[in-house]
Amino acid sequence: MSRYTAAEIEARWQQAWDDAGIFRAKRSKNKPKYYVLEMFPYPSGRIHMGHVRNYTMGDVIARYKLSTGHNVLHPMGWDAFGMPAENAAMASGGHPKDWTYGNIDDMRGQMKPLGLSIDWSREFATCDPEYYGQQQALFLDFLDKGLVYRKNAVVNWDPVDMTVLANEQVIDGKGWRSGAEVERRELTQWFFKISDFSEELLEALDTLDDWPAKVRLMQENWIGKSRGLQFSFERTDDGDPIEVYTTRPDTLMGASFVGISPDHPLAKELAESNPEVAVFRAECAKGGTTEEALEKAEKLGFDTGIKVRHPLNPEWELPVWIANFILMDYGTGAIFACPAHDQRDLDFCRKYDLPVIDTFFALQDPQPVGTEAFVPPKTDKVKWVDHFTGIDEATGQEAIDATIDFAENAGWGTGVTKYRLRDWGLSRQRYWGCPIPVVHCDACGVVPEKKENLPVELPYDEGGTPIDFATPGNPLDRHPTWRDCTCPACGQPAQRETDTMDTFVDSSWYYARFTAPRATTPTVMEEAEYWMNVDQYIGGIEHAILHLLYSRFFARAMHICGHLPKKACEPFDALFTQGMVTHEIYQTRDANGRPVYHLPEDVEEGRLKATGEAVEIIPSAKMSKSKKNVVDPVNIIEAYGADTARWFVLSDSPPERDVEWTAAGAEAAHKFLSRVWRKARDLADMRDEGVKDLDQSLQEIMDSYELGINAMDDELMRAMHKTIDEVTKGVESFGFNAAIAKLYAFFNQLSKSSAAASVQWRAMRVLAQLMSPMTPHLSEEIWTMLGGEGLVAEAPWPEADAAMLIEDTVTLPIQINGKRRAEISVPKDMDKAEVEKVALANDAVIRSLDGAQPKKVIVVPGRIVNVVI
RNA sequence: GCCCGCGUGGUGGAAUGGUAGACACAGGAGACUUAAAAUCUCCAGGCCGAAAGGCCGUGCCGGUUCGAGUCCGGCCGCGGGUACCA
Repeated sequence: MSRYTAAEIEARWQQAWDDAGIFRAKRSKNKPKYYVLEMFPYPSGRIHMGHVRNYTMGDVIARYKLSTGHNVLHPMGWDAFGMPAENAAMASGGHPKDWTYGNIDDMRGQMKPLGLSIDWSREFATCDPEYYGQQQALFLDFLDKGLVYRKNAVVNWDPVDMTVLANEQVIDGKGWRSGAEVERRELTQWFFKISDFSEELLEALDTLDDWPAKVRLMQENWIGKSRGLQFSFERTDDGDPIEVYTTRPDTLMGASFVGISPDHPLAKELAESNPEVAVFRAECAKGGTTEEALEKAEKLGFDTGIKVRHPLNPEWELPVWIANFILMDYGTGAIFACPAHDQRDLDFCRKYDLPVIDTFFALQDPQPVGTEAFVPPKTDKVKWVDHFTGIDEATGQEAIDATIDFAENAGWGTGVTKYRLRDWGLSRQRYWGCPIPVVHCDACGVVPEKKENLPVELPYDEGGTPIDFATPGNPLDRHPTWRDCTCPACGQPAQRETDTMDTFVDSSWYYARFTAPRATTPTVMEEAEYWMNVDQYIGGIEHAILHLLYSRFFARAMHICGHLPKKACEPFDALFTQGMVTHEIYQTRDANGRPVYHLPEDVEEGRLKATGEAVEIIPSAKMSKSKKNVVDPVNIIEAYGADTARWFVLSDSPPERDVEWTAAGAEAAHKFLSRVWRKARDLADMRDEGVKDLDQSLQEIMDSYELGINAMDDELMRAMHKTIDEVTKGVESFGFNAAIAKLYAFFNQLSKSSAAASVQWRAMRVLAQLMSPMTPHLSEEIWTMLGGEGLVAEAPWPEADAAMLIEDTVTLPIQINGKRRAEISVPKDMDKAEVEKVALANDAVIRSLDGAQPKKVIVVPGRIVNVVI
């Protein structure tokens, strides 16, 4: 054989792994277990570079752990429910189920050639009734434990299509299909009581040492614990209280009005008798439900005419306004505003000509307020001008705490801890999701379905005629027979719940299901006990909050219901968040000015290949199907092989950082692998051509190597051990790109080395091993060519010999006043004083000193010398 | 708006507070070849200089330090999340 033929090599070794069954995970007492998991994919139809990157990283870890003696679990499945399947059915006919399973087959077919060390026997899709039936069982258990309940919540409502819209389906405040202005509307929905766990989820973040600090911080801010003051303003007309919650009680003396949410009970009550209030509330209900839309919306206010008294001064009356920026979900849905020390309040007061009190705390002296509020940093000491709390200087937090104490002592307020975290609404008015297993009965109310009736399966058709997905709304709502059932409690005719579950529910426990994927209960304790927790979880940073927080909640809830051991309450021991693969977005506009997106492969030099129309280029963003800025890895694999694709996605970018995909570079990766293959072949040929005693001396050299016999051999062996050390550290710390750079350097040295054939032979075999987590097929091939026994995948990972890592002399840079001016070479363990002497004898130093004495000489052993003049 | 990141040559990027630019891509020069491809060797941050060497340089402004890409403060730009995209 004279050429590196990836396709042939890869097919052969994948077959060999399959035959040996080495990736099939079984419980074992002899080896430590290691569970590595990558966030499972949504079956959109094609794998993309982000998948290749994600699964290759996980595979490197899995293969490395296998060769370091671990019992590895590395499963794969499909996050298969969700909107795109319904959209596809809506756009081009067909059925979400057929579309989804077809996509899964396609994507599995695209993934398998990557040679991932996955235990495919554990594969499942969340849309399998065997999976979502167990999810329904979990729901019933949660219901039993009081972890699920119903309440009203707002949704995006499209008044033309008469349907609920996802946030993604609201574009610039309008429905994506109808173009109608979206409204907010209340519906009764199911909620998980995640808020019961706010404190626990917050505190436990401190135990997640192997999670990125940024993710822990984001979750901490998301949970948003705050200690504030709750108290009432008394109405001047009827004496009724308006209860407010504030995290800034220290600004109470700057209050200029009391604001209530448009959804506050008082606002609703006023709307009943006052049409103007009703109109204002309707105005506030326009637009989508996202926090971003609410926060960025123009601030609107309405004066109710009601007045309230300031708690510290009955003579001081404040107006009560309805304001659209006050959320009913947080606190009491009512606040007081302090324009001097809050920019949003100030803007609002200026807009509606409300009174603005001069600043009354300050870093220097109080200032009259113009257009900018004075907001001192929380940690800065602030002078306290109004003395009602008895303190006159404090940091922000001290002032807040003092005010709370003051109010509690005076008896007009209570310190209250609140969390920003809201309960998790799981109801979705859609077909392609896990049905919520409850029944609505006129006599009995909401009744849970009996466990023996699970799964409550989605109907495939309507008694022989296909379900109509083209009509807006949830097809389950209008299904002629599925909805009708009997009440599990009384046996009378009743109706099924037609809402399905949020797809985040599906992905909140799949990691546990992988430990017993075919069980007839959600989990099997013995298996969960053995395999949990996930030792290394890998996925996109975009999941830093929702998916990971929901999973942490779900694991706790499953533990409470006896489905997971206590230790699994934090299910992911270590988390690595990879960056995204990004690409430019190519856009044109249709006749209505709406954006139309184009695939990179359809664009050439800024123009559409088909029509020559110029495209607008939008800067790189996360590859997403809806923006069509995706690159198909299948082309790369077909052209160069899986090892090239794997090597390439790992080599060019640090894993945690976003990487912009460019076509150039895959070629280079392939060239390198070809060079490695050729070198291995040349070494193998040497044996075949009978280079004297190669096999025998190889055996000797494999057992041990003694330094000092031959300088060339020493050099290569030292480099080899250094590379083993660096690559091992690189793999363990997700420094894949740096590890690959070291492998390049080592191979470059090997290919130029004139060391003995047997020494080169040894170096090459170790190189193949070190590369094997990244390029498993090529490594197997080389391993076998060079007489390795068995599979390299199962061969023990090479160990660096510490004695070979020690250098006798080191090169120290000499800085003069922090700028590098010279180098000296000194024995490694020379003491500081000696080093200083040598440094001061250096020509460049003598020249710079010009006879003077240095002010200071800093010697950092093994690092640097700095002479301060 | 708010929370969290990121910003280094023509490009991807390397660098426990200690020689900025490892390793690679693209580029240039050369070897081999009838030729091309492939392969191999060498060069390469910018400016000045024949060279030795010098000056500048990690988004911008300032600070801490003997020493800052790295730590701190303030900006600018880009990205992720923002609870119904997954």
